[in-house]
Amino acid sequence: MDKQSEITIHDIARKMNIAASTVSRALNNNPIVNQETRRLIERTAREMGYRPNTMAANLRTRRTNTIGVILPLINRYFFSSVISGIEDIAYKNGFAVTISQSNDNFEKETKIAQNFYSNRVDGIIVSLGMETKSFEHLRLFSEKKVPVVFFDRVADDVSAHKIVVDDYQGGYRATEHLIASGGKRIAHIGGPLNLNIYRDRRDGFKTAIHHAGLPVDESMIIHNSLTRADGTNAIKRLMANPKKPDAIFCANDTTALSAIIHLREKGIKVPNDILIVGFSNEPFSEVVTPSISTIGQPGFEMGQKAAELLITDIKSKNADDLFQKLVMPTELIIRDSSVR
Amino acid sequence: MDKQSEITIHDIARKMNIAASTVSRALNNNPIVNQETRRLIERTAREMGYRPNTMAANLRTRRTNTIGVILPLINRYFFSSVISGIEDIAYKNGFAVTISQSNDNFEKETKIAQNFYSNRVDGIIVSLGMETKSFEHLRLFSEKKVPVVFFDRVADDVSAHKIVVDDYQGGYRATEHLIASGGKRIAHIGGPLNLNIYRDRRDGFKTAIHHAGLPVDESMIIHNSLTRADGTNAIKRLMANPKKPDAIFCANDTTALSAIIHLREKGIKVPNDILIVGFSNEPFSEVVTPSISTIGQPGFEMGQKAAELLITDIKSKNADDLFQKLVMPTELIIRDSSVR
DNA sequence: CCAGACTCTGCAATCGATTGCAGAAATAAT
DNA sequence: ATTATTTCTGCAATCGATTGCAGAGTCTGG
Repeated sequence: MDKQSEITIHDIARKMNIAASTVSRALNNNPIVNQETRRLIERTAREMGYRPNTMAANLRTRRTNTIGVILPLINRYFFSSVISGIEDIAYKNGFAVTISQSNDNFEKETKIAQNFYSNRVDGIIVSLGMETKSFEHLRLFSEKKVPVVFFDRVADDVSAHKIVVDDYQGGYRATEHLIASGGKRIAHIGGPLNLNIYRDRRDGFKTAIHHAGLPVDESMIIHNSLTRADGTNAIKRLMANPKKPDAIFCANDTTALSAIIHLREKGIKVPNDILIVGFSNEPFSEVVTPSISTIGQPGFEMGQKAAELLITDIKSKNADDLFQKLVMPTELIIRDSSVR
Repeated sequence: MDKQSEITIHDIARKMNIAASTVSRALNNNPIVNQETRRLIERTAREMGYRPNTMAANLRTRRTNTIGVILPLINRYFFSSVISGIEDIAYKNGFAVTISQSNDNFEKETKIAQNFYSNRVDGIIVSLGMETKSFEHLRLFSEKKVPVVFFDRVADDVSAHKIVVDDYQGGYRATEHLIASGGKRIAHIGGPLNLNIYRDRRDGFKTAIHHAGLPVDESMIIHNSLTRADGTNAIKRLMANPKKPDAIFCANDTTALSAIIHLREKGIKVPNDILIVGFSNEPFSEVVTPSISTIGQPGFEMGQKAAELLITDIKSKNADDLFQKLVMPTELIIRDSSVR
């Protein structure tokens, strides 16, 4: 019951007095084996409690039917939506999905990549960590022609498919909206500039201010890691400025929340005294008081697109065709924090 | 560059005029090979861009150093905390973690289990889906002596390690607190009764009411799937009751939120008119207005414990020892929604 | 009745790494 | 100098499934 426990196609073959190859083909629904034979094999396999050993099959076929996903954190709503989108498409196409989170740690991201490669996943979908500035750990895949799709936090100088939202447009529209709501002196709490998404959001922000004929005050722009604590520090610094802001565009909802809570404690009213817009449409932003205006990103759809592109690449042999860059639209969601 | 791309220990061996077995041993830090030889092999391997093929190794060793995690949803704060705890311990012990979400769908849960088994994960950590009433799909593992650890939503009649929080105590203390805050007619929005956690929370609720000498009114107890929409329906039904409740114990924060939002729309004040306590301490419950009193669960620690138990079992051969049931304490977090 | 076409099944090599065992080489002991 | 011991290496089988190729068996048409 211990050596026995692993039942192989050979055991089935022996019991039925046929060849293992026939068993293998029958179990894979290869139409070349006789209907009758297959039915018999299937029944015997079931009776014997046969369970295929994917590793053996994968080793032989050099395919794992698995796609690896590397992302910073799974407990952000945006990211878990993307995962759901990926899984949706993957399962429909017979692929399994393995998820690992880097916690925005470069070393861990590297380890995960190596692990995925050693496990010979058929392709990977990646969103980079905040610390990531080099892409050696991913070059491995492109060298060996393993398809890679980036989403959201992408590496500009790596050639691969990319799925992004129009962060520039998002930043622009958020700021434009703040101006339309009466903002004159608008601050920005942004993320690390090595990540394109935060550069783009800031650029959209600056351009919108520029277009409105307002001055861009660099002392009103702060970049950090966008945690809850970072947000609190940032809002404190902004409010310590001799010329206080009357509106803030935050590069994520977490820092928007930090700002709201800090201002509430100080007795400063949002939106009456200060207007605020966040980014990402985290679930909490809808239920906070005041509810947070924000920029929505189609996470689920992005995941679907990423998986579709990846699977297409996996299936087509001549992979190094053209690389697509899909830019998905953002949505300005106006709630209470930005309208007087 | 295409056939070449897969470099094996045999390629290294050939190049160095030694045997593949020596290469294998060197790369695994087997002290039996000469220091000098090993250093040389390591260098050559690096130069040739060798990448181990885990599948081949796993096939041979019959171990994958991978643990599978099955849970309903990853975008609940509690679950993603558990995942982080699992990963923490797993990585420290050289295990990889594969996560799959069942979306509370029994069929998908079954597929995931089979997939994990076919991939020969070394052990699994499971929290059951809402629909799950049979455990055939998991019996596979116990039969083949693959360690299984349940957490949170556990199967009572499967013998395995279990990590749970004291849901009974949580329900009791939440209710006790509502009574202490002045609740006299206390309702309960609970989850599906096939899951032990929801039975326990309800039992704690009932007992607390009983101990306080209050009557238990079954029309004040509603069970559903605890989604946002379910919560809204439930609160509507409760408020349609001729004798309205003056306090509600919700089995999760999501339905507590539904209740708060619905009541706010109806102009009913929380906590002044109705007291509310939730369960799980989702991040949003702290930032909603009013902030939601709730029961905290030590998710990260539960994940750590689960991984520790699992890994111990994986490492020890004689697995069918005793099964532990770890009951972790809950924490009553008092916020605004339950104190007048 | 036979050549040719068609169906199905089996043989054996293969994927890439691991490991028990045997034996070569170097060293120590007698 | 010979034997015993220690230290490394190499041979070859193995893990479990897949698949190109060969060939057995059946069927069809002439």
